[in-house]
Amino acid sequence: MPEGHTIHRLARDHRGWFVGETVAASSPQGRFADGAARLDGQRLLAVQALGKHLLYRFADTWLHVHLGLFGRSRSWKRPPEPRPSVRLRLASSKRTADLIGPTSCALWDAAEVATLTDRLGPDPLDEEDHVDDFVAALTRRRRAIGAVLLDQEAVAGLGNVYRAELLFRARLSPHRPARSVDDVTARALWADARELMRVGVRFNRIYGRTPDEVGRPWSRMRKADRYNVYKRRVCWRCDAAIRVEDLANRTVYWCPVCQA
DNA sequence: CCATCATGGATAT
DNA sequence: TATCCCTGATGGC
Repeated sequence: MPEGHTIHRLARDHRGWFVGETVAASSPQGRFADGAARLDGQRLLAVQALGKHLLYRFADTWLHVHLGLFGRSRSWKRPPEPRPSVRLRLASSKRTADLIGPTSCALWDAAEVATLTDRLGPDPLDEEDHVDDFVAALTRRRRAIGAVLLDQEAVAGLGNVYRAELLFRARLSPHRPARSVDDVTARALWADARELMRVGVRFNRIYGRTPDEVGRPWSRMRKADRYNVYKRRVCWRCDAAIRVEDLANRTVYWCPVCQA
């Protein structure tokens, strides 16, 4: 679930349900008991997504959340009893949301937030278009582009699925050195990431192919049609066997013919 | 019941 | 590059 689109969607939803509200906070699991106690009864001022990071701003502190690989958030109008694994339950008069299995759930001060902001690369889901920063980040790195796209200091918010799908769509081998990608291709890759990830936010789900390409509207696309290469065995375009390899500690999928 | 795996990332070596 | 952490779903006994 959690690539950047998930986090931005979560930010949007939680903004609507919790910002401006006095929230009840608790930690059924107990591991965030002190933090929850400090947030309990405070008014939430803002929610912001930065790449895969989520920041909740309160009057005198920030709540930082990172879902990592396993983390999830669920919410209800009328919540059930929390499961024992719930790290943090936030509730307003409108909604209750549970946070489960996050890599990070911590109270941060402004300096820690600034450190994060400085470290992260441009986020395709940022409303402002930072295409030049993206191109500069690629130009600066000699590592494989498949590794660079997962480096949050180069681009913030892409994960393993978007890496595979975007590279296929750009017809780039994941092994191409990042700085060998020409300017036109790099800009197109960035624009594609922005468009595709916005769709991801809209449907809360990753689409690697568009209605144009599949011949069905977004919501009626079959599961098997949603990806080009991620976890696929054969390339739909050329019938070649999809390569499955390790790159930057994650499994990358790519078509050796289409992405020569 | 247990092993394995997953859309992530920090840290050690 | 390897190891560890966090949780839940799945599939093989």
